[in-house]
Amino acid sequence: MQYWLMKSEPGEVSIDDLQNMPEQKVEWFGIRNYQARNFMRDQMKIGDLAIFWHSSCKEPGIYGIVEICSDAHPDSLQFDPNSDYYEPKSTTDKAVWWCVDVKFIKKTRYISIQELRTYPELEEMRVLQKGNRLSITPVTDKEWQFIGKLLDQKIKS
DNA sequence: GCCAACGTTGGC
DNA sequence: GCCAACGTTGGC
Repeated sequence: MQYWLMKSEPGEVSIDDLQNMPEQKVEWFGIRNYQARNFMRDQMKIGDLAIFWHSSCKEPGIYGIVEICSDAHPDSLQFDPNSDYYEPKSTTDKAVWWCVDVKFIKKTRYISIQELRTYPELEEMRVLQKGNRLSITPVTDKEWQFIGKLLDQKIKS
């Protein structure tokens, strides 16, 4: 069992959007970065849990928890010539881009990136590293447990 | 909207 | 296969 952090632009799919999807599931489409693809294709397992992060927005940070609910499969948008995510090199036999499906587990309180930076326990978290642009990163057991405790707190004083 | 830090592309 | 130029990400 492995933990992850997955960034989504709320303008594309927010935590509320996910909650309102049929079966509260969504294909994690549009990842066009090899490292992130490899995490989904090679390492993610059904049942893995992930932090749902809003990025490229006014208030970036943690908004919820989701679960990986499918094996890796080709990203469907790469075959659509009208999509921004179209990939001319992909064929149905040989897809370049792979992804998993993700299921809503719960909304959490918002934890801002500034708050996360205040905890020494999290100073090595991938998402907090300078220059990090990866939209999918592994989260260690320790980081996950610590964040779990933060989420149980009503409000941070 | 700026820009640092990456990632990708393509000429050589 | 090097590397300059260009493109993208995403916090600020």
